[in-house]
Parts: sequence; structure tokens; C-alpha cells
Amino acid sequence: MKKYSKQRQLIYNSLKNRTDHPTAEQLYEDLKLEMPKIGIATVYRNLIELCESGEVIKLKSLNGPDRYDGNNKPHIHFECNKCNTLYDIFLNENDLKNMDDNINNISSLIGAKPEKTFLTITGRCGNCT
Amino acid sequence: MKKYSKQRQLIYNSLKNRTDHPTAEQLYEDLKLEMPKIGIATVYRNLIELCESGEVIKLKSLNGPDRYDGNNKPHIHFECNKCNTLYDIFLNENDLKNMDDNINNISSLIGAKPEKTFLTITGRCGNCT
DNA sequence: TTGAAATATGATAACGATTATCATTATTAT
DNA sequence: ATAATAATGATAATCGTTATCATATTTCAA
Repeated sequence: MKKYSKQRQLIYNSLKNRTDHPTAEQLYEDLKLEMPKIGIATVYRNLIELCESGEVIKLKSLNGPDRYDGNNKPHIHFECNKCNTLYDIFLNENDLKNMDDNINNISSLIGAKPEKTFLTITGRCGNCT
Repeated sequence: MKKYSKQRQLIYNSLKNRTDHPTAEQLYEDLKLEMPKIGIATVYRNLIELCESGEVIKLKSLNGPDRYDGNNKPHIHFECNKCNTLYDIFLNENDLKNMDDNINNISSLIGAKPEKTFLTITGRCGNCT
């Protein structure tokens, strides 16, 4: 049976309350301010848990370590290849539905059943032109 | 000036002649059959080159090391989360254009200039249902 | 051609990110 | 409360990748 722990709550809350997409290391550094004895392994362990349960999304960065997104509502990411900022882009309901239909159609081309879709656009963000 | 090397040619040709998406390690093992003295560092170095020149695409896998795709025409990937196979999915010209327009529109939402887009769908492939 | 300059190679050390190990501590259910 | 279970923190180990560097290959100009 799964047990409640202060650490897991803290990690969960922290990710839900921030809109950036920190690496495990960044999250760890920030959490130490609130809980100085927390260990980096605990952070990684709980990130795995939270990803498996679907509460958190793990994002594979093109340049750098994995990053974590506390927002599990479907959305798109834009990764700036200059400043490395990851932007969230939320589509309206209509566009989301269209995209979903597309994903299903595309998957059916190879007889596959889709579960999660990752759409990442890379390029220059507005601040880095 | 860039120099021609047997190794670079071999790596390039190998990636262009296979349609799977090998990891650097897999590629290395295969290349050793043809060129037993090739080093893993040479493989990595040339993969970096080939990716920078746009000849090859580096794919971030959700479970496992990076994989390399010798096909640089725009297409989509489906990653099976059971057998880890990466499938290519090619869209027709029309769908590609629509997608491209969408990417531009989406990027403009945050004032960004898109360069490359990565669309990966995960789920169960036809063989793993 | 040949030889000097430039660049790539292969062996391996070093590194960064992540996971495994394990003794200790915290949480849960009785 | 207490026993059972699961999580923690410290840190070792692992994995993928990059850096280093002496040697070898390639290129270009004479």
C-alpha cells in the first residue's frame, strides 16, 4: 500500500504551483529551502511515481536533462533553442478535438492504439529573436 | 574545411540504408562488422555532425537512449511503449501542409518562430495489442 | 607527388543524469 | 502502542554521452 509522505506532498504541490518546467535538480534545489534534509533520490523517486500516475508529465529536452510539467491537461510545448525556455501552448477545445481526431487517424495508419501524444515545437522564442 | 572520412561515409550510408531508428550503441555494433576498429566516440561525433547539418534526426526516446533517424523528410513517430519500436508515419502532402500551417499559427500564439517540430505518439503498436 | 597544415580517429578518462542499495525513519493498520 | 510496511536520505553504481589527447588520415599547395 502506498504511504503518504511529507516529501511527496511537497514535490507534488511544488510542481502544481509553478508553471515553469524544472529539471529534477532545479526542483531539488528549490525544495531544499523548505525541507533542507530532502534527498535528490527522493525527488527522482517521487517524480517517477507522479509520472506513472499521470499527475506529472516528463518532458524530454533536446538539450539538457529531463524536465517536469505539473500540468497534465493536454497541451503543446515550444522549446526555445537559444534560451531553453519551455513554453506551454494551450489550444482551444475545438482545435484540441481536431488534433485528437488526427492522432487517432494517424495511429490507425499503422494499426496502433495511441495513448499519449507529445508535440514539441522548437525554434526561437519571442524574447530571443 | 570539413574532411571526408571513411567512417563518416559509413555512418551516413548505414543510417540512410536502414529504416529502423538505432541508438548510437546499436549503430556502433553494426558498423563494427564492416569496420572492426571503429570507435564509439567516432560514432557519436559523426552523429552530432549529421544532426547539425540536418541530414539525420535525433529522437528523444521516453524509455531509453537517444535514437537516430536517417530520414530527414518531415514525418511523425509512433513509439510503442511495450516493444519500444519506433514507427515512421508519413502524411500526405495535404495533411503535411495543414500541419505546417497549424504549427505556424500555434507558434505565433507566443510570438515564436518555429524551426523543427517533433510529433511523437506513444501507445501500443499493432503487434503488441 | 610530397610534405605541411588541418582535421578526424580510436582509446579511454571524465562527466552528468539517473537509478540502485541499504540502513534508518516515518506512516499505516491493528 | 506496536508490528508491519513503505519511504527516506546518503551515497555507490550505472548508463549514456562528451572531452582529451596522441596518432593517423585527409587535404591542399608547391
